[in-house]
Amino acid sequence: MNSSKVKSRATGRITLADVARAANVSPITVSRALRGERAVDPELVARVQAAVAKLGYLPNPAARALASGVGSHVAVLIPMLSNALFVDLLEAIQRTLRQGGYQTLIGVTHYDPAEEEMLLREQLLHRPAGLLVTGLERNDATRNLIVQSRVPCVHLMEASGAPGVYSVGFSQADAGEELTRHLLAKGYKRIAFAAAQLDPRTLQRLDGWRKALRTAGLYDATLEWLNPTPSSISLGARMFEQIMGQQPAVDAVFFCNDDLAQGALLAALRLGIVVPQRVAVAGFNDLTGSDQMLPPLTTVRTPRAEIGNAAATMLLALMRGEAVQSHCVDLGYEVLVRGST
Amino acid sequence: MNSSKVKSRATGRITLADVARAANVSPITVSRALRGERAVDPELVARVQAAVAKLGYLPNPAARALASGVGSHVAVLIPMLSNALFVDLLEAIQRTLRQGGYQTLIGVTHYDPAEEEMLLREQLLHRPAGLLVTGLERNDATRNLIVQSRVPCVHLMEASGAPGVYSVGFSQADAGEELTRHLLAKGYKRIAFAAAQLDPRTLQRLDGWRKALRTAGLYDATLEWLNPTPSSISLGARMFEQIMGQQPAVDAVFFCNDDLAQGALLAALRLGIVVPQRVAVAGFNDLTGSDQMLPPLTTVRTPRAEIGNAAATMLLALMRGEAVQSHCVDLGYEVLVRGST
DNA sequence: TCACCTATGGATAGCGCTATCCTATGCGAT
DNA sequence: ATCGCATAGGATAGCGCTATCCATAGGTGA
Repeated sequence: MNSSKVKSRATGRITLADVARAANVSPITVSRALRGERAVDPELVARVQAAVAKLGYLPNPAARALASGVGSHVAVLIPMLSNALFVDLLEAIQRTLRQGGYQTLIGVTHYDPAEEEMLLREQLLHRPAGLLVTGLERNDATRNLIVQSRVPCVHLMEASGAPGVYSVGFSQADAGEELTRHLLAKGYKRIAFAAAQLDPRTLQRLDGWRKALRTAGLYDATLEWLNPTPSSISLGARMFEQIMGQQPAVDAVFFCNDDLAQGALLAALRLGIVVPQRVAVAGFNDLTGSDQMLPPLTTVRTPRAEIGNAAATMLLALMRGEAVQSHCVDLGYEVLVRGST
Repeated sequence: MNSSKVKSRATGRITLADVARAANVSPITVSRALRGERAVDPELVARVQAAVAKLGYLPNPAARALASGVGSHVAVLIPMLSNALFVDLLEAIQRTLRQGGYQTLIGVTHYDPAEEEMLLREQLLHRPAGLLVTGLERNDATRNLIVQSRVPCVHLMEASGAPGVYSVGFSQADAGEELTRHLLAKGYKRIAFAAAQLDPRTLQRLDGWRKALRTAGLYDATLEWLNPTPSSISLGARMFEQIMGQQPAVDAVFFCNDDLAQGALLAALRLGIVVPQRVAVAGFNDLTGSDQMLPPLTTVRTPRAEIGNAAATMLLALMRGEAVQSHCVDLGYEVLVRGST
């Protein structure tokens, strides 16, 4: 026994070579059998699988990544974890990717294009097998990084027909327009739009609101209340107080996100402003709690979990090198009319 | 030019060998200079750094992981992403670890010990440099995995004096007890405890509530409302309705989490039950929106961001092989008395 | 029958780093 | 001088996998 004298860095874990020995085939055959790469005699595959099971072999991701040049994980870039919207998205993504054998690495951009670029550079170093990014708008450097990395990439939350771009989402502008049309149909004439953060998707909803109001001949620029600070319940309360204080003629407010609208409803209760009689309130995203508000909040249900699931499924296909039928999946939305309008 | 004929898998990226050539030293010296491993002549270090800057060298994490046996990432296991508590924790962890040069890999256990064990096995395959786990309670298999993996591990959200265990948090039981004492001091006599999910930390708060009530001679087992389903605003509303319907003598309810309490306050508004005159309501964690409720919610502020930051800082030290002064950091809490009590 | 192709197993040589051993040098103690 | 020992650079040999080339066997059409 001179094993203690041997110059060895072996980790003691079962390796692919151990499996090969047990199955009496070459290591490369084990590798191919396990990955389904090239054709391997079914009998050999069975022998390999038996050896794997017997030895409890588990592949070493680092070795795999080094040899093949791609990792076994997917990088996901989202703007913010504190918006429940993205949490739902992530849960679905993570579940689906995990079933496909991929880890999920999350990067939070805080809605900052420069931070997005930096995060992407960092992630690309780790050679992810795939990429999921939020939205279609980003700076040129980031866009180029994505293209040049040749890493399969699916865009979340918006649907774009652009060629070569994979996306899963829905039309934020249409959703904004349809919710506004609902308000118009209810007879509201002075419908304000209140938004925070002012990210691309919020601005698309703004466009939808504008289009609906212009079509109805009721557009007025002073009805736009745009605040670049992050969205929150308390900001919604403050914005509502401001709007009601400065524009008493407003008879409905469309908030770009439910947290703002929830804050507004709470502020209305505090101020004794009766919703929807005195003023109607609508939100967006149908976040948790919106159905419990007083009155329950009219909002737009957005298919977050479905988007996460579909995007991850599409990415899995791309990573396997398969062609996908549709580059652009539109999962729609649903206006939920509740008591606040 | 026969480069196209050469059997080469080179990726084209700058490698450590390129840097070594440019700096006119051996590769191992570059490796040591970059990692601060062993003493290297300052002049050589400078030359290496100049070459790194000139070539734009970025190390390959997979190669590093394969050669050294540990990755450049930390695995974090949390119970749930839909509880804002953990989002705050994560944000802080991720920020701190990133500055230390580590990636963060998130695993969501859904409060399920079996899922936690499976996730941990999976994560351990990737040889993380460190581990952050939520709470101290877990099944034996998981505990053994942690110990045997020899990966540095810090426990979040609870503070334990146990030897060999690193933890950053606060005493959930003390916090529960103190909030209950506040209610007692306000004169409430029949204080119910309403909890969902029933995870270990919730049960510790329950213990605190019990202790306070027993001390006051006011404990009554029928005041415990324990529901194992996940916590949510709507569940809080339902539980509140149940409690008020079945135990009209209750004059205060301590909810184990703010989302439940928020739902209760909304239900109270709906039912015309005046808070705090008819019944007081208190929550836990001071989640977003609690200060905006009607009335504002009395709750316990828990130092989530501070815990995440301190735990990540401690872990960074452990991963560097440094000794930490204190194995157990208690960051306390603060009872926030607002209008609901 | 022969050239030619496809299918399938294996040998070989890395992927880009770091652990480990070895060597050369300098310096104080004997 | 001689020895011991600490300091610092480098050669060597992997880490555990896969890309790439090669070899062999069997089938095909003229």
